[in-house]
Amino acid sequence: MARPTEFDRTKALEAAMKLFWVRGFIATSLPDLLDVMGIARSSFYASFHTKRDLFTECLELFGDRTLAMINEDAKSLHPSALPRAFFESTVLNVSKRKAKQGCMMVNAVLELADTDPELNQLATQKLSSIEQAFATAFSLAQKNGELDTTHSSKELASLVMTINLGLRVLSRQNKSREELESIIENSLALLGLAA
Amino acid sequence: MARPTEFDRTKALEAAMKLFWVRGFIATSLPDLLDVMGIARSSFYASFHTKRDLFTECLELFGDRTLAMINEDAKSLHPSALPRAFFESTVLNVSKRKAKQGCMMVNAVLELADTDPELNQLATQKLSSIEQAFATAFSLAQKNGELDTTHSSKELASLVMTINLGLRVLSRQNKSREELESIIENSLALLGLAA
DNA sequence: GTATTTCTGTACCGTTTGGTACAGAATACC
DNA sequence: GGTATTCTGTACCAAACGGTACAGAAATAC
Repeated sequence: MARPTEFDRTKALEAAMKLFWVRGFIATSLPDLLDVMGIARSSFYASFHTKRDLFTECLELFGDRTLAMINEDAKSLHPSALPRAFFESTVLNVSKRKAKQGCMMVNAVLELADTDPELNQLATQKLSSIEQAFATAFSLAQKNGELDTTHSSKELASLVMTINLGLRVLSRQNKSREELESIIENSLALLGLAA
Repeated sequence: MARPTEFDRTKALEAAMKLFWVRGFIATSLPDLLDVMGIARSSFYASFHTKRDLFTECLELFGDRTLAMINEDAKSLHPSALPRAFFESTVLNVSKRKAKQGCMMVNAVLELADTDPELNQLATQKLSSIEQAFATAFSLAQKNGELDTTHSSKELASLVMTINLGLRVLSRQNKSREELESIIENSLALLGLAA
């Protein structure tokens, strides 16, 4: 045992995630990261290895956290209410600044599709797990006769995910809350998932 | 008069657009551009000024071309068939490599939301003009009683655009043609725009 | 053929990039 | 208190970045 680490690794990771989230992988420089993380260069490499490794860790954190949110909602809400709850807590009920950040996974998919297939795949996989969570909930509700079976649970989930992706792009343009809300309402109505 | 320019400006611009399209703004370096454009550094700056200016020009070219495609389709197709035609020619009936590129405007919106508000706005504006083209077509059809009026033409257009944005994100993940096709079919059916 | 003009190729610029080396500070063990 | 260990801060690295300067090549005008 010797000199203990002075910074809080979790806090530093969180700060890095926020910056990557808003600015993307390439556009975020190491000095930028060190600044928001509040640590020195050598501490950075000792704890997080490389910029890319850190990004991976941030992406996983973001994905896991998003999935956890849905799973938490699923405990108390009816499956058919899950999409609306998700849209509300990720798109509607957030500050304008935060809304503009969009979804880190979606941002990563687009940014890294051509330059880093591995990170692209990681983001894709995390998004899939979210879609899967919706599908599972829908499937359960359909078995219980609580949800219309016109569309299969998989189809329904993939439509919800498509809308979600679209909304995340709209968020990164300066679309107003009203416009997003209208799209959400209309989409859910069409999908038979309105309140 | 003196020595004439050796390269074809339009061809060079096109080549640059293709590279920006697939790789994004920041990740595309000047040497990369010079390489695909087939011109030297000084010729580049003489003709295109800066990397950012070139990107602007490419973005406008891409947007105008996309809009022209819709307007062309609008001449021969029923308004309600426009979205399907658009999805087919941009997402479905293209090579796998091209599909993975997504839409340059969508890519630009996401990549530059935080780092370059001006370019973000340009891409946003180009996307809006496309949405507007859909809205105009829908509005006309509704006036002629050829299209259901449950949703206003604006609402319909914004839903189509949301689906489009979602599809473009899905394209940049390695989603299969079948999966995209299924989403398109289901979406159009829900919107009352099926064939 | 000569002068003039405009293009092209390359060397060069300062800055920034991600990553490393290493000296020195701080703590735990004994 | 001495020693071992692990942290932090900074100087440094080569490479790549976007952009500029300038010499020389090429074509027209006369």
